[in-house]
Amino acid sequence: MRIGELARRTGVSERSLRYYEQQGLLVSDRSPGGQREYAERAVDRVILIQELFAAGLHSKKIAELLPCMRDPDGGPNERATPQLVTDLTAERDRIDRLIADLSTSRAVLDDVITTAAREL
Amino acid sequence: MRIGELARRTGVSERSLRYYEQQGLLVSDRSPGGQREYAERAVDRVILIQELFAAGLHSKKIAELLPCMRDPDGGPNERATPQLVTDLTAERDRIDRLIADLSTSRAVLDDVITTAAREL
DNA sequence: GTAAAATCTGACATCAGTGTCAGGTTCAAG
DNA sequence: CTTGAACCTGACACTGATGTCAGATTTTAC
Repeated sequence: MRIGELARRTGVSERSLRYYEQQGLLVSDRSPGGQREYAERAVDRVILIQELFAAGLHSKKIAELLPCMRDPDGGPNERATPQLVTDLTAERDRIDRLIADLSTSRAVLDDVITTAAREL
Repeated sequence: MRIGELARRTGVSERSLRYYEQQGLLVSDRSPGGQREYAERAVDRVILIQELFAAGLHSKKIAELLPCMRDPDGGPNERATPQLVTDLTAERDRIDRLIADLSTSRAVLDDVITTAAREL
């Protein structure tokens, strides 16, 4: 599929898809004329990238992480370096703390919302 | 307490504390010489502000939200406007989706970490 | 072949919280 | 009074993913 369809199917802008490629997060074949052609699995890949971005990882870290993921269809995957494992562990801990913070904030918001609803 | 102590006790930079005040999130008395003097409760307030920032709320929204919180010591609190309730509900939903995304990302990281550990 | 739609590259703008620096003032201790 | 630490305001820089625009090229439909 071409970039427009991938953008539509993932909800990610074409601009961002090109940026992902530039950062080494996403690969594409090129048509004879130079236009990007994506495999079907690019959809899941883009969604995953978005989730990792949402989790606060930077593109460089994602670029290191992706090749080390277990591939469901058994593609050749790289081995995570000790440094990467250290980094990812720190990220995981940060995410755990973030989830805790988010739960607190959610409760605060919920309380204000509920209180306001009660006062109607 | 003065700004240095508040910064130390909350882990938030003095720069940020002044910024919070400028955005109407934090109040302070001033010494005769013009230096900020904070009440004890400022500590909790700052921590809460940080959590709300971490949850992705912008300062303007936090400034509207804070006066509508239920005050544990029964201070006079404002009533949330219908518009604010709508906004906060959207934020709450966004936070819920974010937590779900974070859990996915956490699992991905954990898988890479665990796989790497198994391969040692 | 021609027109319209889609894509290309490259460049610049944006957001909002935070870092940092400069130059001046206030506070606390000797 | 003096000295050094703490604080003040104001200004500028940064980050990094994304928006947006311009001008050129490719693809698709008729």
